[in-house]
Amino acid sequence: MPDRPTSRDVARLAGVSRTTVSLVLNNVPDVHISPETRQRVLEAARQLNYYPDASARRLVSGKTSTIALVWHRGPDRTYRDAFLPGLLQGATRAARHYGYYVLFRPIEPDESDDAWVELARGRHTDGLILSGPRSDDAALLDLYREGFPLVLHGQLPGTDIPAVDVDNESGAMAAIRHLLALGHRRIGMITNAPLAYIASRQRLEGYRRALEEVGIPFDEALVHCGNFDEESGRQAMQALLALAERPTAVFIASDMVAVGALRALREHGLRVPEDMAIAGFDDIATSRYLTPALTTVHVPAFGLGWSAVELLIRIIEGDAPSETQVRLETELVVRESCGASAPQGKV
Amino acid sequence: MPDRPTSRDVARLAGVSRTTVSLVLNNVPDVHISPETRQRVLEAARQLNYYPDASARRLVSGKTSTIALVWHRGPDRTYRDAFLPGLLQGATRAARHYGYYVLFRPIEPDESDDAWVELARGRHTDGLILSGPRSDDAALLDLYREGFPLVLHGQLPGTDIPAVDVDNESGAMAAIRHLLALGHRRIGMITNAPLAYIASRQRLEGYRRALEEVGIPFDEALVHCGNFDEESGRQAMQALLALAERPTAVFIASDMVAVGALRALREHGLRVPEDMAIAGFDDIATSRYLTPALTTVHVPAFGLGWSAVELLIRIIEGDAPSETQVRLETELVVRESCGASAPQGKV
DNA sequence: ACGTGTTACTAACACGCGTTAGTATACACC
DNA sequence: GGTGTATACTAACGCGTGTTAGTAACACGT
Repeated sequence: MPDRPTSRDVARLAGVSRTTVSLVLNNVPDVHISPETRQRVLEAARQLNYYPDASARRLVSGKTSTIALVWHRGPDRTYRDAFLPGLLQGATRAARHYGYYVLFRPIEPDESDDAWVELARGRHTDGLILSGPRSDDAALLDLYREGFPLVLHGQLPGTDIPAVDVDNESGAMAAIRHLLALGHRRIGMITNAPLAYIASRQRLEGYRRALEEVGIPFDEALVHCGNFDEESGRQAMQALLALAERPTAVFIASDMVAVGALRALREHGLRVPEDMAIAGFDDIATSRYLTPALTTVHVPAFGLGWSAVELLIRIIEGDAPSETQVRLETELVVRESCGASAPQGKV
Repeated sequence: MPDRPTSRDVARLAGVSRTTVSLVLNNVPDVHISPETRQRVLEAARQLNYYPDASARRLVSGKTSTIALVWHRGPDRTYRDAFLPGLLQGATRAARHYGYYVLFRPIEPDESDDAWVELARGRHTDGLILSGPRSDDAALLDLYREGFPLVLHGQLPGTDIPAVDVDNESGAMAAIRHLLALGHRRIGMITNAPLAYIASRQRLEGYRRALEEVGIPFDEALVHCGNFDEESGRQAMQALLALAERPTAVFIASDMVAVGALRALREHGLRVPEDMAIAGFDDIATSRYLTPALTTVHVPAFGLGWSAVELLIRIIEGDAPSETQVRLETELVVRESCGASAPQGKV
C-alpha cells in the first residue's frame, strides 16, 4: 500500500499552507480565499485523490460522527431477529441522512450485559441506541445521568430515558376490535411472552381494555402465556382447546407464537377461520405466507429505527425535543385468518 | 457531561508519568515496572473510571480496529434481507473474536455504487466486506490493486479478489439428486434470478450436471427464469403448467420465488407433492412454515459472515491464506414438498 | 502621510495517545 | 574503583487534522 496523501501533500502541490487546504476543502464560511487559490487546492486534492484521515479528524474535532446500535440477544433473540433488517435499514438511512455512521454491536447471551459501555466511555461513538435493554443495568443509569446521548428501543419502566417503541396497547385493541366486529364474543389470548416483559403486559392490557369497552368481563381462563417461540404457542393453544367452553377466536400477541398455535389447531382438525379465528401481532415476513394468511398487527420496524436515530442525533446535537418518549402507531393488516374479506388488492 | 479523565489524570493521581500509565494499562511485555507502581496505576485508573480515547488511539496506532460491511441494496434487496440477520451475526461474532468492531453500511438504490469508497480512502476502517458487489466498479479494482484489504461476499467473475460464497452448483445438484432418487425423470427448473447473476448460472449449471449424470438430456423448455420475487415465480410456474407435457417435479432456485410458484399450483388446483414435487433453495425463515413445508437447500448465512470476516482479518494482519476463494457447502433440508419422509425429529 | 479596514493568506497550537530513546539508580563482577 | 548490566522509570516526538491568532499587502478616506 503506497503512502496515503495528507493535507500537507495537497498544500505542497497547490503551493499554499495546510491551513488553506483545510479551509478550502471544508468550505469554511466567512473566510477570504481567492477563487484561483481555491481552484488550485481543489485540483491538487483531486489529483492526489486526497481523503482526510478520519481518525485525525475525530481526535481534533471531538466528534466521531458515529452512533452505535447495541442489539441485545437475549432469550428473545430469534423473535427480535425478525425486525432486524427493517430496523437496521431505518437506522442507517436516518444516520446517513444526518451524516453519521452506524456501528452494529450485538451483545451475545454469553457476554456481560454492559459490554457495550466501553463504546460510550472510550468515545467510540457520539451516542447509543440500546435495543432490548435490561432494567437492572446500573452502568446505563450512570451514563444517562452524566448526559451521554442515549435512546432505548423498547421501554424501561420507571425511568425517563428517551425511548422509542411501538404502541402495544392500541395495537392489541385494534386486533380485538376487529374480532369483535366480526361477531366474536368469547375471545381468548395467548401472550407473546411471559408478563415479566413489559410489551406482554401492554398487549394484554389492550386486550382487556378492548373487551371492557363493549362490556365483556375479563376471564383469566382464556389467557395463556407464550414464550416467543412456536412451541410455546402450540402448548398454549392446546390448553385453550382443552377448555370446556372454547373461545371462538384467539388473539395471539406474536406471529411466531401464532405459527405454533396454528399447528395445534391443524393437529386437532380445526379449520381457521371457520372453526376458530386467529389474529396475530408483529407482521413478521412469514405471516403473509402462512395457510391461512395471518391477519395481524403490523410493527413499523423501519420507522422504529429511523425515529430512534433521529431522536438520538437531535440529543447529540443539543436539539432535544421536549418529548423524548416516542410511541409509533401500528397498523392492522387484514388477511385470511379472521374470516374478514381483505380490501381489494391488498396482500 | 463532566470532563473525561485522560491518561494524564491517571498519571498524576498515581504519581507516575503518562508513559508508565500507557505501559501498564496496555500490558506491554518485556518492560520493567515494579509491582507496587503497577498496582498504583491500575488503582488510579479504576478510581477515575478511565477508558482510553478511541480516536487518539486510532490516530497514533494507525489501526481503526474496525471493519465495514458494505451491503448493496439492489433489485435483489428483499431477497438479500433474508440472510442479513444470520450473516451479520456471523460477521460480528468473528469480528469481536478478533478484536474488531463492525460498521454497517448499506448502499441504497439511489446512491452511487461506490459510495463506500470513502470508508477505505478516509481510513474509517482497516478493511471492507462487500456484499453484492458490482463488477463494473473501477474504484473496487483500484483499491484492490493498491493492497487495501477487501473480501467479497458473492463472486465477481474475472477477478481474483478474495471472496466468500456458497457452493451454488453442488447445492443445486443435491436438490436434483434428491428428486431423481424419488423417481422423478421429467424435472423442470425456475431460476432464482435472470442469468446475468452468476449465482443463477451456477444453480442452473448444477441442475444441468445432475441430470447429465444420469443421462437425462437438458431440455430448455423446462427452464424458466425467476426474478427474486414471488410474482416472478407464479408466472414462471404458469408457463411450466402450460406445457403439453408437464414436469412431475420442479427445482426452484430461490424459496421466495418458490412461494409464488406454490401459489400458482394452488390456483391450478394441483397438490404438492402429490401432483408435483417442489424443491427450493436458500432455506429462508419462511420455508419451514409453508404448506407444504418446503424441502430446500440451506444456505449457511452465519458461516458466510464468519468466514468473510475471518478471511478479511487475516488479510489485514498480513496472514493471508494461500487460497482466498472460499466456497461453503450447503445442506439439503428435507421437509414435505418433495414427498420424501423427513428424518425423525427434524423440522 | 497616516490611520482604518479588508483581503488573502500562514504559523503554531491542541486533540490524547503509543512509543522510542534516554536517564538515573542499584547491583554484580574482576 | 571502574565497567557492565539489569531495573525502573521519564521526556519528548509524532500521528493528521481543525482552528485560533496573527501577519503582510493593499485600498480608501481624510
